[in-house]
Amino acid sequence: MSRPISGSPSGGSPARPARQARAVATRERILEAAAADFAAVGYHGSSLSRILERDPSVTKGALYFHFASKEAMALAVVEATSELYRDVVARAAVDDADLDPLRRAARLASGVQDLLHASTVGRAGVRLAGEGAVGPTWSSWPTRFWEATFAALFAEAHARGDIRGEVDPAAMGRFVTDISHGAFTTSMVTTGLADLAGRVTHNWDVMFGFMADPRWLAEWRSEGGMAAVMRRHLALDDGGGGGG
Amino acid sequence: MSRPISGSPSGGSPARPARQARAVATRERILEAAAADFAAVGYHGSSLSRILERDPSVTKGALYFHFASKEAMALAVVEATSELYRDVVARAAVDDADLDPLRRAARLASGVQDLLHASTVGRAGVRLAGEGAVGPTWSSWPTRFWEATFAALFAEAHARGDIRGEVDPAAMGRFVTDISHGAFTTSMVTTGLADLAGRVTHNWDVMFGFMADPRWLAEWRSEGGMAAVMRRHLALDDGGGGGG
Amino acid sequence: MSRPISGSPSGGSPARPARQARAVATRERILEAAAADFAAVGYHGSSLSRILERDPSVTKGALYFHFASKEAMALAVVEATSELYRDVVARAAVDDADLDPLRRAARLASGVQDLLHASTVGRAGVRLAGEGAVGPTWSSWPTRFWEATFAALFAEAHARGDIRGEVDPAAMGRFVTDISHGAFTTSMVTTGLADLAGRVTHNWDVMFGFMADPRWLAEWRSEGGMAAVMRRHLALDDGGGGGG
Amino acid sequence: MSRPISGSPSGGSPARPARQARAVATRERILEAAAADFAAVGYHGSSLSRILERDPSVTKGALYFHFASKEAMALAVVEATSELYRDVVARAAVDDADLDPLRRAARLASGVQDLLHASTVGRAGVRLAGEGAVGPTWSSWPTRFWEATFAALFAEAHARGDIRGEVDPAAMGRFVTDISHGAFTTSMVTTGLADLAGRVTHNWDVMFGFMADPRWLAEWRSEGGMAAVMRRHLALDDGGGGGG
DNA sequence: ACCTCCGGGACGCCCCGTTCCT
DNA sequence: AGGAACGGGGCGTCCCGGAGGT
Repeated sequence: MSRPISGSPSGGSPARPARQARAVATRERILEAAAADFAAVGYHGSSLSRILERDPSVTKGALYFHFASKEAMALAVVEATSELYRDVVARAAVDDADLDPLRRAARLASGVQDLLHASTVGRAGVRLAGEGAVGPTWSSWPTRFWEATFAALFAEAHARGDIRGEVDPAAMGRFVTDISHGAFTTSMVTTGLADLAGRVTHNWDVMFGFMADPRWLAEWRSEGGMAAVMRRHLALDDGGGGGG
Repeated sequence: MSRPISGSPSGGSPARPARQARAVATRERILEAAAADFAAVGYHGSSLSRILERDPSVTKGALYFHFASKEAMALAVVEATSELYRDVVARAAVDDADLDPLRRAARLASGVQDLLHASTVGRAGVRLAGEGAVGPTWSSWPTRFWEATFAALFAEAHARGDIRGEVDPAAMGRFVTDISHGAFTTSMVTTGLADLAGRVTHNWDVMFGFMADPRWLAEWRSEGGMAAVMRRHLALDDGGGGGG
Repeated sequence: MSRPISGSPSGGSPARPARQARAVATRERILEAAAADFAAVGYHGSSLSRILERDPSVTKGALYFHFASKEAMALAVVEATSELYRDVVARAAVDDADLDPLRRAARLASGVQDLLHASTVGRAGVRLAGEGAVGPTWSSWPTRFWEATFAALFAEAHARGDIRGEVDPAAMGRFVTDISHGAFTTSMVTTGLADLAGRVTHNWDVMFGFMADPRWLAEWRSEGGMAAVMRRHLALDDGGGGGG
Repeated sequence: MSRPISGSPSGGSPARPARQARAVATRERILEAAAADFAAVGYHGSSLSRILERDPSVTKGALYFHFASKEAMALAVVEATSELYRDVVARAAVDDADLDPLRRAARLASGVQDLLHASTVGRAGVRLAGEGAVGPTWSSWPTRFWEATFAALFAEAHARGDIRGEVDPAAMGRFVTDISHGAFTTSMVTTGLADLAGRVTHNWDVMFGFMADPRWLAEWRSEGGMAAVMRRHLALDDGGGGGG
């Protein structure tokens, strides 16, 4: 969303770098159609022919021009997703600059969930990585992302006294990683991601209920807790365990 | 569209019930070979030919005598896994009858991890369910298993006062489900399940650290915590992350 | 012709050795259809789909069962051709045992031409080898065949005095190789092999005219020369500069 | 080399007649790259993309500006080759004007072999014609070239008494055609054309040894025979050739 | 009943030769 | 002339039935 994905020169999935405006748009459409299939049935379950059927304006020739192979497409999807994550972090750094670290963590989690809700590419990227379909390095980036990002935030919060003294911030980074992966998997299998927002809300409320300093927690709960943070998106979800 | 498998009402995967001893063994070997492939590359990533290559004593004809289709094989793997889970629960009911519910929960989690470590079919079943490859009902059985089993245990513990008063046992059932799924996914993608035991140990230590009553917790920690419960398997795992 | 090809265990083109009678026949039909395409347009010019169209009773499944790949099919064709050549030699060893070596050479050349005329597989095998489409070893077998076989015959003739003293038998082996390859290529390109028999007849008449001892030559010519040797097939050929 | 090819209006390979100097150079580079691929793997074995990879300065747009299709390129290569042959003949008419016809024939054969050694286009043209890849007319030009050119030379030599009386010059024209084609095919398949010069030398020595008048032959041999004629190139032919 | 050999097509991904905007 | 896009096969492989044997 927002920013076009702009094939990163490093990952090098495109057979050639995209130059013309039309080409960029085409590439985007291909990626979108591919992501839809990857998100629905995973890497091995998808097929080029079904991807092409999803968007009749895309042809096999265009696909082959922009991507060297199916695997390159999957890689591009994952790379684009990691780019989207980076964007969420970057935007949060601006928007939430004046918030305390625990609130920033909550809003970041909310932002990522928002992204997954809004972006087919994002959902596909997470699924592909979870399947180990794009090589060890890229398959583990969500893990690295969550662990590093949230461990840093928790460390900051710990230093401020917003987290109980006995809690190890690094350990919580790993913990939050597993929770987030788990919520995605569980939600995908049981409700097709419809209750993802609900699960995320629930999980963070539980986690904060345990780890946060009582004073911080009281304030946070008076503001509405995680549900308030995710409120803007929750409306969009029909299924799910709501309320929390 | 790769439509999911509509579970046959009987649940029976074999075209016919196995009668002769040799036939049973053959069926078992086929299931084992199939599970190995499913565990390694998932349902769509696997192929009958590769499965047959894994065990040269199995031929395509034998496979199709015992299983109506590839889907039926996957279903059989998941069913077998759920059967294995049920066995773990049944065995725990006997072995751990005199333990308090929280300790029983810990030992159950350890037993399941043990099963995943030892059984190819178990790993394959969990992966297949996590892919949604066997229809909604069977794909969600791990979720149902974790939520129901552990919520019941937590409720019991709550009633005894082993869990802090403000904790909702049912909510924790859902929480533990997400954690467990997440640990599996994370571990599979990053280390090929090598550090699964470590992650599980770590997660339960953290969870109990938060939710358990302080008195119970002190005792539990003096006994060695989750690591002690899983000790027998931990030796086999190298990558483990959970120091504490 | 006549004898079925009996996949040589060494070349190993079939995915599995043929067992049942029906399978042998199928394999033969595939090979025949493939040979027809190879002979017509060469290895790279041919296509599996066109091969399958040539014989509607053959399907891709059958093809894939008998041959691991297109290349394996080409190899099998070449191997079968070399087998056919060997048969010609073997049959000649019996039929022409009482002839002098030069006459045996002539009849051998005639027999090979006959084979090419009668056998699609033979024509395909020679063309494939001439394209270098089956790896260096098999591509050079016609060369090795002609050089070795005829050099030996010429050496024998030389020892008997049927060949002029100044002629080097080994050199003539190489010479006859080039002539034979050349006649095939020229004839294929200009007349689709229709005048092959004529060219072969002509070339051998010229060669014998030069290299043979005058006394032997006179006798040979009185018998009708090369045309008499090839007479049975010549009727089928339109072009050709045959002397008589 | 030498003269640019100047598309004959009849053959009609260029989409437009080449006008500008740069355009001519581009066309030449394309032809060279195409010839390299044709020579290495034949018409059907080659591919436009590989051709473009051979010379990165050439783009698909340029290729299709100069040639209407792949087939047109092949045709242009064969036409250029025939042009090169014509040049060899024309140059020989000047350089060898004072030689007797048999020596002119030998030098012509040597010149053609030289051309094949030096020119990728030449090798490609002969291979393409030998595959029958450019239509019956152009595919048979090498045959027509050899038969007509050398039959004329031999007739002249026969009239002068340089060839034995009983030899039919027209027949020898056909004979030399087959030999030359055969040497090319044999050499290409067995050594990637590395031993072509050697085979040609050998064949002509044998042929002259048979057909030439003894007196002429003695003189010729005292001059060094065919080897002397080809001496300048033979040195180059040890490892050379370099198929692909 | 249990299992093997053989065969059947549909479809997988890739890449090919070409043409259409710039 | 160059970058982009177009579809039609290319070969290989998939999942699966029938024919047949033990």
